[in-house]
Amino acid sequence: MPEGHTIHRIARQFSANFVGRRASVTSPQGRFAVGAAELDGQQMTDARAVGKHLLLQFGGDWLHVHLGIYGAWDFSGEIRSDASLYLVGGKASEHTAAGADGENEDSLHSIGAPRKSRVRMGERETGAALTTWPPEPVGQVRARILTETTLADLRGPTVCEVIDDDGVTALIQRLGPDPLAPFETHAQAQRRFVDRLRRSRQPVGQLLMDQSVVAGIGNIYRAEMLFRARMSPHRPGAKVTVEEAESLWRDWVRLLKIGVETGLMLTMSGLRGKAKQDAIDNREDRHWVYKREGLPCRVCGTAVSLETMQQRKLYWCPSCQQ
DNA sequence: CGGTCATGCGGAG
DNA sequence: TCCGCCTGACCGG
Repeated sequence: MPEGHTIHRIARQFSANFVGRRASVTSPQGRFAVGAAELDGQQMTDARAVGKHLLLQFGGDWLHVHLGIYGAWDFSGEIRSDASLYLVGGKASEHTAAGADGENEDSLHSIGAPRKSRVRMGERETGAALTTWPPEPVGQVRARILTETTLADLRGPTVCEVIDDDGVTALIQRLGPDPLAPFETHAQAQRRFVDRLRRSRQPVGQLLMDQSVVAGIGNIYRAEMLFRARMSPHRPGAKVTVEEAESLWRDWVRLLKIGVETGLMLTMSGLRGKAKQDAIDNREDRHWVYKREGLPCRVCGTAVSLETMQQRKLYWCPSCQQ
């Protein structure tokens, strides 16, 4: 159940451990047998994330994967997965050191030499010692990508298909800006988001979840961003000022960066000491409003509201967010 | 151990 | 507007 930060982490895993290598591609489960055969034996030439979409290039073919609500990748073998892999920009944010061992606690702390390891990404990242190589598929493995030393198993995706360059172009075209996708300048991306948001009369809570407005935000980041902005999810996009919209964009850039670097959706930045550690250790201490319905708002004490918007749960503080 | 629910989408109708 | 996906965390008995 990943939001955009997870897909960027997965893309970085592929970049570090699969790109430039010839791969065997199969579908142990069988449902992707035809597509797998098209890719089998080719070299992986690129790996990138756009919003919640993963794109793995094999020459002129692209493997397009969307994890949906419970898809996940299992990585195993000689996987390099140290914190530096996830640095956005070159300089670690203040959150990296403290948060880097959150969900991927047993995955490889081997900063330096690669070692046998197993990393789960998507739901969470865990590790376990390997005994045989390659390991038997566990459960329904839709796609298996195997190099001489590394393995990635895909399970439960919503989308797993082979597309061509035109398909990639079409996909990118229907998606809103992603701060970490290099298809436009930062200024262009921000302008695209601001214009699209303010041109709509739909509620901003709905617009932030709309992947054609901004790619990568999901239900948790949506709720948390609106609280951080003290903005009601029901405010029409057209009633959001330019300054407010730009501020929302900048906040998303910041949260996404923290998410990629730490693997955690740390939305209460600025915490120190015990509160900060609690946010890293326990999900229930991690958010302002998400999954806190009925509990007192951390700022004003008003009970956090829960309602349904577009079939998704929306959490917000009716007092703080206007 | 069974039931519920979830960080989400595509497609049927 | 609802269903499928068919995993895995969590919770109550």
